[in-house]
Amino acid sequence: MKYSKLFGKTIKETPKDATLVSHQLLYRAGFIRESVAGRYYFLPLGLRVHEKIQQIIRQEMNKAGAQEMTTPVLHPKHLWEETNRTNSVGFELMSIKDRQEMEFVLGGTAEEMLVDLVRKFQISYKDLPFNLYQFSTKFRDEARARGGLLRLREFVMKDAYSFHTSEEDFKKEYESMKATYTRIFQHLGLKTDIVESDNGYIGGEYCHEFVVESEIGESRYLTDNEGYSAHEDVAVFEFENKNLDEEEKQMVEVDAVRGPTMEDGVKLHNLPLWQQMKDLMMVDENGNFILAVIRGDLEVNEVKLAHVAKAYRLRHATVEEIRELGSEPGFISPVGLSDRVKVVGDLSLRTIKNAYTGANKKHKDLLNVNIDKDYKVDIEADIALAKAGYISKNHKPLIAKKGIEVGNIFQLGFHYSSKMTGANFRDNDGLEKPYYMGCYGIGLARTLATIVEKFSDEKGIIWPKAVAPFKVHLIGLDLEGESVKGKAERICNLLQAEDIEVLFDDRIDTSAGAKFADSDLIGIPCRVVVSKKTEGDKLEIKKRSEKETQFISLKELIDMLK
RNA sequence: CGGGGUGUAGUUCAUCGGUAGAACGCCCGCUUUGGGAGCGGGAAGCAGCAGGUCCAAUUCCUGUCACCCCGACCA
Repeated sequence: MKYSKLFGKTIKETPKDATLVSHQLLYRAGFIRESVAGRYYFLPLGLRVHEKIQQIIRQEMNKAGAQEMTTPVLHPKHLWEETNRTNSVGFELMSIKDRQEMEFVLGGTAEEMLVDLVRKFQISYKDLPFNLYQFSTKFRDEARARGGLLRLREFVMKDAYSFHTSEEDFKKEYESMKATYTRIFQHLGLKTDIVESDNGYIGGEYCHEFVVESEIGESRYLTDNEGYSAHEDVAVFEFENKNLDEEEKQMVEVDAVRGPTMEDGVKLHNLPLWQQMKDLMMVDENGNFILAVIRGDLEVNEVKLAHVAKAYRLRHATVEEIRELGSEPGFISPVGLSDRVKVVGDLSLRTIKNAYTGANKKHKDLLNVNIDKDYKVDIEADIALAKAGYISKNHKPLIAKKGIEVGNIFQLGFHYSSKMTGANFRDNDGLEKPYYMGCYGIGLARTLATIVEKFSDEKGIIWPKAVAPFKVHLIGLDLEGESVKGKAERICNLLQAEDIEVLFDDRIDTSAGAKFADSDLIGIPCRVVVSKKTEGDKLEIKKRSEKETQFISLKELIDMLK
């Protein structure tokens, strides 16, 4: 490819709206342009990288036995109604009607479509398992697009869906996909942490994000560097027992003229924070009250809380609602609370005795409160928020990290197959049974941006070889003379004849400095210069990632690149 | 959806009540070619949009839209 004819030019200045390095460099180097927020053009250079990433994913998915196919972009809305997801998917669906008023949603993920496809066939246990995948543009009307390619409203995703006779069989595929993803990201030059994450309605241990550690990432997770990594939403930790050797004392109500905060309680009673009970009144989407109770030195993880309370969305109760329940903000307690409130107690409540808390009355507290004896919880579960420094199950301190989620693997179980009629296979006992499912996604544009976030310097991008738009950036200098020009063109042709992708900077009226600067910005791994200085069969080469240049022959160059 | 910010040439920014300017980029010419070359010439703008105030609005006011950042949200 001749650079003089390549569509998309480099620019010197950084667009003011681009705050992330990946956005700035991809824009300046001529890989992408914005259409509107969250929707981007991929220019020829950008598309080349995007396709390399796609091809690496495709090869590894195929090696793992998955089969590629495609799905219509417009999904019949009734399929989403069948699983009751029109309102429950996290991202906003976009919808459209055809001339006959048939309603469609623009695909944001494709579980329903794949189940609908598979149920068109008479599936037997002999057909299972299989894993179907596609590359397709996903539409998600995100509340807020962000950071160039980091969070888009329209992006190509590799999404795979596996179908199984049983959970055991699914687990094998899950492990296979985990290994496949690890290989994919390795090929792409990315080091990923495999992070346990939240899979909403299903729970269980089969849901992981592949996260590339980065300050600009949106995924917060904790790791102990000993094999345990988990998203903040689901991370568990060990808490020590506090005063379990104390005798349980008689509960008493005392005057407590204090402010509403935990610290006010600590000061007034001169007791440790951990001995206090923290009470958080929440309301679910149906108006049901849920009281979360936890040891005072810990915080409630609202994602865990929503799961155990089987709530879709929780909000904090208002002052008025709390008073209506016969309690008082700042003095809430599970002791003698209205039956209308479902009490969720954290496991940490078992690590303290003789706790203190409010008395559901203004300026009254209770001392020596003990679980089971003085109050009962409706649900006892882990609802604690893990933080850096807490101790992991491997007895190591947790470290908090941020990263970019480039892929994820999910257990779907029977969630879709049980909701959608006819989503069954015929088992060897003759009975129809729902299939057990998993799904596996990778966002290509986000992965591309992540690579740039990880591989760049002050001059520009430094593409890993596997995804570079071209293998060689051939720069011709002194091209007005026929001999140098001829040599450069010959080298270009010879490299291309060897199936080596070459970007040939053939511009005659551009200074050497400008060409070098463009080359550094675009980031092709190997730069080759042909000029008056490169006499005989020697070529001047320099790797983008290194400082030194060397003179070698064309044959040596080809050997090096192969 | 809440908070903050920005909209002026392709880009980065000036001008700030009197009707628009620079640099970079682009085009033409000449000179140049090893780290973003020089000189000369040129094209390029409904100042986001709509209202209002004013003799006069890019400038002040109101609304609206778009974009960016923080948060909420995020299979």
